[in-house]
Amino acid sequence: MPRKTYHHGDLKNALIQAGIEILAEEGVSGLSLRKAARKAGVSHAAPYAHFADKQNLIAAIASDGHKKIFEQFEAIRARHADDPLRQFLIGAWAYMQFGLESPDHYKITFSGAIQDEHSHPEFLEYSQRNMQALRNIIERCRSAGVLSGEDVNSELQAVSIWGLLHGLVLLMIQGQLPSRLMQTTPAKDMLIAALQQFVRVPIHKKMLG
Amino acid sequence: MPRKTYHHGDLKNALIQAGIEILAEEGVSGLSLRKAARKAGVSHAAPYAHFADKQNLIAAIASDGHKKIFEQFEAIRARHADDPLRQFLIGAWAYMQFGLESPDHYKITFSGAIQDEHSHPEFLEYSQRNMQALRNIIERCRSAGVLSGEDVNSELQAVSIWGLLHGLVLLMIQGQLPSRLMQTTPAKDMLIAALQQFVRVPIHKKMLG
DNA sequence: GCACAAATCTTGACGACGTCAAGATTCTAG
DNA sequence: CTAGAATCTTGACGTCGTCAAGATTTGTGC
Repeated sequence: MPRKTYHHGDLKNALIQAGIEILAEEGVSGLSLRKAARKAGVSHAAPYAHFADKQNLIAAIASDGHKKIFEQFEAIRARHADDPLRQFLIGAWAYMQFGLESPDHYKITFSGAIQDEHSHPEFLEYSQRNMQALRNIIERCRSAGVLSGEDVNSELQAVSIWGLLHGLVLLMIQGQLPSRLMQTTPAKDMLIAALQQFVRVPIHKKMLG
Repeated sequence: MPRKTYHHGDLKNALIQAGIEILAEEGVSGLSLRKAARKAGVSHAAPYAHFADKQNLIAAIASDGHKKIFEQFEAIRARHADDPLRQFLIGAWAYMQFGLESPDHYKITFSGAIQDEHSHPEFLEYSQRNMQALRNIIERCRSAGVLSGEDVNSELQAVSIWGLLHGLVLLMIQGQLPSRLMQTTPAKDMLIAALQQFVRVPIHKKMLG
């Protein structure tokens, strides 16, 4: 359906949305500027008015991923303001769910599709905001005395936890875990087993929301 | 330099090696069948005598990565046959070092460049062999009583540890950790902080070999 | 209200890529 | 020695990222 106006009106966002849809339909390798342009109903070179190159579209899509996670973190923080452990557990589960539900959007957001993060300040800012949110939660958990390993530097502990979450999500969405395990063990149980290593209190399934 | 014989002689391996070099020089996004062919001194379609498509070359390169890791695991197991904790710590460090020294070879091996692992049996076998090696080490560590979290299922613990290692390596080689942290903290220290969460005994730097 | 600059979009081109088909060359089994 | 298999080359096709030139629309200063 050709559009009526010569100008699209909101092409930049349309391209980002088209890109996200392509990721869901065809995965990271199926994402191309030309396909996003087609989906938005414009010619193949139109995106260059809004994105200097493909990397910049990817950075915008990745920033959107970070933003979605951050919004969840904020909502969780508000809903469980007085319970840092719940913030931690439910936040971790929300993070994992984003990966499981939108695997390729997750990959493009967190797994190095951006060559030089330093040249995409918007992405960098969103990324740091999430890192800071995680650190805050962990700091509060430590104060509450619910984390084990309190002898290690708290920033290093945050990195460890993020690494664990990130690695686990990637192994899952890429089908790299033994298939028998994937069929018998719900993701939530794997997450609990992993997080239990960092949490002094026993974690029940209900605690993940 | 054109070669003397019409037949290359060992093109399959030459393409794999060329691919690994390209990964080191230009990264994952610079890897192409045509470039590997050029590097091996053959025409652009010659690779198709040995690899059905690009995915199959990638799978071969990834298998090589798995093999390199596995050989290290075997050597470490032999050298510290009576000390499972050392096997675990030194093995983990070797794994991380492969990632740090050959980041793009690591990525292609462990980070989902292969679309459908099920259709590359060679890769699958190497991959499972490494997973099994990790499980064996962890099992022996548990028997020796040096791991914490012995209440969780041992396979889930193995997955957690692999996830932690994998995630940490990826965050490092993709520069996703806070830059201040990366400059001040050696990789070995980050690894120790992470592994300490799983190990009852205090880990000293020397224990990583 | 109008000329003109800026923003946006189209068309057309280029080289690189993955892949296939047809044919040339070499190896190997019988 | 010969026929077929394996290997390699050449040439083609469609897709892609990107750039340049030009068309269309929007916005701004007067």
